[in-house]
Amino acid sequence: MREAAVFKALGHPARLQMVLALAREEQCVCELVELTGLGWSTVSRHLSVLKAVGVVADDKRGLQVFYCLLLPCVARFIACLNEAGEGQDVRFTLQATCCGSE
Amino acid sequence: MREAAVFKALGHPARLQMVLALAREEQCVCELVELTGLGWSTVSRHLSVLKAVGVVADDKRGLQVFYCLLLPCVARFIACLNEAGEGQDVRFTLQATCCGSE
DNA sequence: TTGCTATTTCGCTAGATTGCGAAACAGTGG
DNA sequence: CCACTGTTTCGCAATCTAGCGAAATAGCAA
Repeated sequence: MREAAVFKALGHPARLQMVLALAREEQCVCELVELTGLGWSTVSRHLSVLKAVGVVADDKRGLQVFYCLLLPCVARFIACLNEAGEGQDVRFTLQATCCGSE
Repeated sequence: MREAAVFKALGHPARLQMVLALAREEQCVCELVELTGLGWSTVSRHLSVLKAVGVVADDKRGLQVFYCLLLPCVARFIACLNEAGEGQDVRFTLQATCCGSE
């Protein structure tokens, strides 16, 4: 189930932080190391996880490697997610039958 | 980071499968047990994970407990994700600077 | 070639997650 | 009250994950 793998890849604070930075603009590994405060090897592994599921792509230029986001809908989904989080008591009704009042 | 926790919760095949079923209509635990083929205790734990991050809500009616989806954007995000998956070579350009040609 | 910088891969340990079955709990009916 | 059904919580073993530092790799420059 590829979809679950994508969610799983995004389901780590450091990886999500990197993805959000990439949603603004591409970043080289060194910038992501600084952003997250993690070690090089750790950041590199996180990036390989994101790359394996097709969330990011890499682009080597000279000594540096730049990563960019392949999945622009991530930012949109997070926005939706936060809206849902604010209206705590809101009950979305996808179907008329979805959980009655509480 | 709440967003990462939501992704993490969705990042398990069985949980995502349940969420997709809930996107169609509410389900009682017994239906989800049958759907996933997992044990009752396991399904119950998965549901509590989803509930803890606000992805689903539960509704007790008599002996049964029905779960429903609180996050309708999940289905939309997955659709976007699959579109991205089909066009393998597509490079989305959020910013003009995002990874040049390869 | 040698050396230097940027990045990845490897090997490890600590901690989290998943699955199960047993037991506990809750609501209904006799 | 007791029994019964649906669900959750608990405790355990197996597996997976995250972090690190050391070592390997890649590209550039002298």
